[in-house]
Amino acid sequence: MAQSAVDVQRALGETLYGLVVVAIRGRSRDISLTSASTMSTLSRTGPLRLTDLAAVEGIAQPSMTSLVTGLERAGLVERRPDPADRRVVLVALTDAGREHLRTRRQHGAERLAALVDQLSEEDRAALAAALPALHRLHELGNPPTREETA
Amino acid sequence: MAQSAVDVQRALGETLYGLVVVAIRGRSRDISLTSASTMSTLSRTGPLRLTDLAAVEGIAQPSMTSLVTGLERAGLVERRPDPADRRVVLVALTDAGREHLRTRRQHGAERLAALVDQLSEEDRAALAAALPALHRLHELGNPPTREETA
DNA sequence: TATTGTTATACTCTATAACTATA
DNA sequence: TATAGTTATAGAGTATAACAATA
Repeated sequence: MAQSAVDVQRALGETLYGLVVVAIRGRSRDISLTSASTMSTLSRTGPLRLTDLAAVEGIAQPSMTSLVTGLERAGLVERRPDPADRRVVLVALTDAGREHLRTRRQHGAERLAALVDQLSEEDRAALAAALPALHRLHELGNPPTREETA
Repeated sequence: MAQSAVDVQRALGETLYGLVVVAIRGRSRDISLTSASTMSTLSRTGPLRLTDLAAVEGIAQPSMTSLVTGLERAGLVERRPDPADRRVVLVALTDAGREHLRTRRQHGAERLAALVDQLSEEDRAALAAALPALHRLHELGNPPTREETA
């Protein structure tokens, strides 16, 4: 029982890393992972400047320009002017984008759920018990965008 | 408390999906995710044919040729002939590859560990308890290579 | 003939540098 | 001058098709 916090963390890191690969391997290829993540961010935060979006997603500004152009062509996001600063482009999710995101999440969740379904009752219970902790872990790594950039 | 199994699985799927994105976003960029996964596979299974490796990693055979060429140039894997079939190339991890993998895993684990460290004692305990279940979940999605392909 | 791997070629995603418009 | 975004160009990673060597 005296498993150290460091051991737990190391093991968690390796296990989650493995799950990452599993999740990526089976993902749908309609749009890129970063595109999906970008839409997910917009869904959490509401419309964001292109520059902020690039920073949040960890890609260069020109890369975000092209990513947004692609999503815009697909009707999933839209560019809006910022009345307060005419240099700025605000990127917003469209209704179609929200719907797409919902469907995609559902598929991703279902794939993992299918795996969870193969676990023992006991394992499922342990995961259920850890769900709040996993959720908080996710929030820590994916903090809501702050408005101080304005 | 009467949360249904389906709800738990859905929530788990969504949370894990989110963690996946977090983990990918912060990853080191020295080699690609697939390269790292390939080395991880080799570390689990020992030397594999290029074709099998491509199948396990879910990429096309020519893609694996180029990936292996890159890893070989970096000294992380080596090509070996198969005495039993001269068409075959066996791909094996080098000592440098094993060391690289170890370091990379450590960094990945440390990043997540830093997040885990910010959780409450209670949350960490829940994660520790769920670790075996998470590990089995990983194994379900990432089954060891079978030898029936020979 | 079928299988294993490589080479040729093209597309997507991302990067950096140079540029335009606005503050 | 500095900032927001776009355009131009290049590199990595992957795909499919055509090829060479071996079974």
